Amino acid sequence: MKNFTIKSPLPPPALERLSYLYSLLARLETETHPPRITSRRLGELLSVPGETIRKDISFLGGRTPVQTGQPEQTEHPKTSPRTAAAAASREKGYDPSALKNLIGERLGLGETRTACLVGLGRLGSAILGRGALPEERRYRLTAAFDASINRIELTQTDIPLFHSAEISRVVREKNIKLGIIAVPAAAASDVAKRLIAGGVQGIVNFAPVNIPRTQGIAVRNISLTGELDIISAYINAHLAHT
Amino acid sequence: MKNFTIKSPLPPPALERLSYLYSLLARLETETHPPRITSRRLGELLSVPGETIRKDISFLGGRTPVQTGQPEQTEHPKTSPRTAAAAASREKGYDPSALKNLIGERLGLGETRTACLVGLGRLGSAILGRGALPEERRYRLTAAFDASINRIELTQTDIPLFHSAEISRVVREKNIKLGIIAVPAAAASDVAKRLIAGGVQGIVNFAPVNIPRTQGIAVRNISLTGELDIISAYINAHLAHT
DNA sequence: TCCAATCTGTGAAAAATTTCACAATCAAAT
DNA sequence: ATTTGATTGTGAAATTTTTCACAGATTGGA
Repeated sequence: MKNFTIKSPLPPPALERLSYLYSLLARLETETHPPRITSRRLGELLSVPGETIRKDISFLGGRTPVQTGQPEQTEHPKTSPRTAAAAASREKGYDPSALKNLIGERLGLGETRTACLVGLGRLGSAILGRGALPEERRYRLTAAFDASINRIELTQTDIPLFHSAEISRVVREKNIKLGIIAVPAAAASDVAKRLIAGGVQGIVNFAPVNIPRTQGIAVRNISLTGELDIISAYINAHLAHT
Repeated sequence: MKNFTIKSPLPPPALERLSYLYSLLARLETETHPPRITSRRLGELLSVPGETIRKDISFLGGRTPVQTGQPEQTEHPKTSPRTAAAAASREKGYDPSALKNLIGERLGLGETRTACLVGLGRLGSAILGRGALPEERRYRLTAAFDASINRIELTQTDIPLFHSAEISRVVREKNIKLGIIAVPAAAASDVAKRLIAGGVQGIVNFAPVNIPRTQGIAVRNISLTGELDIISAYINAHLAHT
């Protein structure tokens, strides 16, 4: 008899909402405000109905690893027992810490990951200089790159800096799995190629060009103008969203 | 007999893809590369199948304003004539400029909009100092705010700067419709309230807190950590996405 | 001219996602 | 002890979104 965790495919929208929920809970955890929090309130904070939150949580498979060959449930198992996060105590709602841990475990957030940054312009510097919050420390920059030697020499930081020509080598050698692109539009595609050649598994791209996703590399394209466009379109359509 | 444009509700995912398509086309327009571009290639550039692109475009209602009381179509109008963007010439594929204009018109992108920026820290300064590209100029910053008088005095820019206490007043007086938040997490909610009080219709929030959308205000929440979380979750799930 | 290849536009089918609705559970008050 | 009011967890229904599949159109040869 094998021992496995239920792996429902976890719908992408649920995955994204749970990611947001994770950092929301991280914040809630510090504010000791309420001991527990209901699905409805979580939903309000995320602009989503409470039942969606509950459903998303249920995709996580609730109570930890499931054993096959366990004794069958009672006659009318219409409803399952509370999830670890909800049942940990005798109160209603979810315990922020427990829920955060459950999500972190299931979604593979949890341990600190290493990332690299490409581009030391204004935006790149802003990214480089952030990271006072504990939340931010879950992603540690272990290398940064720029195409300008000048800029590399002028930038003050503890993080090792390299020329962009070395992206692939350094990424491979340091086993970096995430890349952050903060270069001008014209350079972005080339940078992405180098990052992928080096073996990153995911890219966050802030350049105003779309990095298409290839070969199973996860990509998030973000641009201020793009976001403003979407908002303008929603306003124009008289729909409020996200 | 009235004269109106067909308004299908335009599904949110289509609206967002079309927004991206819009700026993609703006880029394509300058590169005179191919005279026309197929739905399939557009799809590749956006990591979406070609039929989705075509369907999205079809939501726009194709050929311009429709007159009621027009003579009925021929016997078998199974297929409609080409859209303006596709039919403008006798070739296949879409004309980037024509398609861009069609989308711009239907989505209300097109004219320049005014926006304001709150927060003159590293990220805020980066946003303030961008805007060399013509694309970026579609959104003009007409005011910026910070809670530190010191920083207001030190920041060099042509854009009028104000103290954060004045957000509501200035936004109202200048009739600013979009707000960009680049302040620390702790201040973000308060800033959002002021922006909304002043009458903005949409907010792009870069602080690592979720601004819930209220009263029909469109909101986009963006944070580096949040994006990295989503990517990590996708990697963890062995799914590549967006 | 006619054939082959390619591409758009779109109903209709399929798939994915959200919402509903309710049994089970719990806390608090009576 | 019971009742009342909230809340979770989740099948099932409803809705939304994507994909399919194909008619009609267009181009480029043979």
